[in-house]
Amino acid sequence: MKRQITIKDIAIKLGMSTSTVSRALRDHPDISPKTRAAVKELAALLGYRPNRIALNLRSNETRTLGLIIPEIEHYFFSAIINGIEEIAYKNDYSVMVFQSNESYKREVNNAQAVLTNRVDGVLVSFSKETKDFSHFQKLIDNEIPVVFFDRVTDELQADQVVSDDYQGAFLAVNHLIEKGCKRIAHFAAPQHLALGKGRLSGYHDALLKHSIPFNSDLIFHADTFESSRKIAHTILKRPDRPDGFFTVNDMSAIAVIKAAKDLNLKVPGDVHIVGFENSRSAALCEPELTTVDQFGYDLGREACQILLRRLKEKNSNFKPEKKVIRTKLVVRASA
Amino acid sequence: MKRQITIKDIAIKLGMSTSTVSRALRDHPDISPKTRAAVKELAALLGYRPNRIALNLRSNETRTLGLIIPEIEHYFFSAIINGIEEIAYKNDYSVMVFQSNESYKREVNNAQAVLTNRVDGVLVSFSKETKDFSHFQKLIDNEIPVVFFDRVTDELQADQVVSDDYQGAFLAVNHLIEKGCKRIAHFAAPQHLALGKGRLSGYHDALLKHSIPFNSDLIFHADTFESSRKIAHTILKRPDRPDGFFTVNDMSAIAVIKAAKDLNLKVPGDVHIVGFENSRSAALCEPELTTVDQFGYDLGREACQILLRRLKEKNSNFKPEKKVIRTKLVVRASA
DNA sequence: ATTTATACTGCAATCGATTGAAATAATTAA
DNA sequence: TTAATTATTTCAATCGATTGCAGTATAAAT
Repeated sequence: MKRQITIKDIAIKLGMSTSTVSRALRDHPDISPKTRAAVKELAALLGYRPNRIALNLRSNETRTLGLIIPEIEHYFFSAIINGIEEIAYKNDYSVMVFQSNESYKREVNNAQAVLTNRVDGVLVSFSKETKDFSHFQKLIDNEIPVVFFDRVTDELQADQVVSDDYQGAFLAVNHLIEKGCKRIAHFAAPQHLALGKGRLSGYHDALLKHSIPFNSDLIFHADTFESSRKIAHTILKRPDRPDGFFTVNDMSAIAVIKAAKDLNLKVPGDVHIVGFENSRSAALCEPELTTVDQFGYDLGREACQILLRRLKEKNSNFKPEKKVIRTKLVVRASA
Repeated sequence: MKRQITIKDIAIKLGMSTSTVSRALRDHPDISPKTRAAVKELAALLGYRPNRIALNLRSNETRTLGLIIPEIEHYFFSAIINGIEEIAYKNDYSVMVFQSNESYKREVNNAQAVLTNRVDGVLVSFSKETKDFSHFQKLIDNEIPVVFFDRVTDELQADQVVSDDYQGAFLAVNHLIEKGCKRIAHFAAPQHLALGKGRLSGYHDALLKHSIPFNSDLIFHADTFESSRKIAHTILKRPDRPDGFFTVNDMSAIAVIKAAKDLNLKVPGDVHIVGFENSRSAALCEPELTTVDQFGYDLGREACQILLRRLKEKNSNFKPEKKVIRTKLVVRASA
């Protein structure tokens, strides 16, 4: 392993001390222009690059952010990572990515890893399994700023960045009603997630506004393609099948479209469907999906900006901030 | 900022030296069982965690891998990241992600960042703009192992992991021919990318096998949704329109499907289409897309495994390795 | 009682860079 | 010419952990 050029190498070659070299490189006023020039020239010649690790040790900073996320392959999350990386890049931070694969156990390991790696701050969207947050509390106890996004909790003193779940759901269901739907099913996320509750509540209130009674028989737990397709298949066969679907994400919505087609039901003739996310696939499926845009990229940017702000302030009177990202109904063909 | 517990804290509290504490913690035989137990107990009590940065400095290792990738949002790349993270996680490595956004300039910065962060090894898929590789050569000069994947070059002495582009393309075009296509268009990637060349060449040879003359008028540069849709629109209106399409990725293929539908052409009745990637969207569009599975997840795993192997060996007689990941034709409805 | 092992533990250097304080060199004033 | 300033540079400690070597204490052997 070839050794990297160090400040010491330069010092020896120039017959001076390491302190002088260090100061010359960072333009300290005490150093004479002649010395400064000589040092810089040799440094450039040798391709000297300061050893970040040594700097990290001294400053107790790494200029690195940790990112703990359920699964990278999901479009929404990859859009968020994109936004986060963008802001980090512009501010000369690096991002370490850890995926929990929706596993609580692995997430605990991730939190551990983030600690050992001594990142300056952490961005988290926790797994569906997570109901205990002590692994994140440990981060906070170590005074590492944590920002939660999308999957958030009020149990911890930490910033949150979320989509406007209530409003998005309200828009979606309102749209379905205006399209004439009377029996609207909701494919919901687990209710221990705030986003699950928020979207259900938006669904509920949109019905209320139009004086449609809320019927809990129309609420299903289905947030994956497979589970949604299966459930949709079942309930679309019933005589009292729903005429509208509002699903918690686009994959579920597209699964419903598939199920409807399997049963020779017309979308949007017989069944109207609205998703949530506005993933790439929403514009590719047939019919194209009406969905609520969550602006994942912007959400990622915002979360990262809040985290960087926290890193800067360092003051103790900490007041958690909750940022809600607007949503927008994107009307396409499915409803 | 609360200070982390250090070995020194434990040493002082126990009235012993830091060396003893250090040795006790790592079960050095010189330390008496009594001392060892006392140290470990207090360490656990205080929640001591070794400072990775100090360790890094001493060992000149970071147990961190750098990943430079064009765009995270692209399904294929996110699948690869997934695979990479999986292997890294299992081997107790962390992954720093940098995206080039298909920009050469940014990629040069990324290479710089990877160097300053002193990662132990780097995984790279370079941007479409990149024709000069000196920024990667600099990594190699610094004896940082580099593994290229998907977008690779022979100009550098580095390992490569790629899809079997030739074979995948051959399978795809062969399939189109067997479905009766006579005029098969190819939407190709830039030809300075090896994958662009490989797929074109597979296309070419499949035609050859069936004695269909190669016609360069049927080759188009189109590797994004937008450009593909536009070009497909134009050529599908011609009287001598192609009856088959083989595109360099799924987005292009789906764009062709959309264009065909816009013109009231039946897929696969009038136009047969085969993509390359097997993204999530391929199974969601209508008709579902026949495509070549690139096994991005496996590709990522393989790339990471090769890199970790390199990190272990450290020997100097370096022979670049080229790993080709099999592909598989996934036949669905579009062809 | 003295020598000789053996069992523990501590000292100090190291990794690479920074920085307050001390030292030296250069310049100016008296 | 000498003292007082000012300009430059070096010394040494620091960040947290590891480790070769030296040192001390205890026990066993002579």
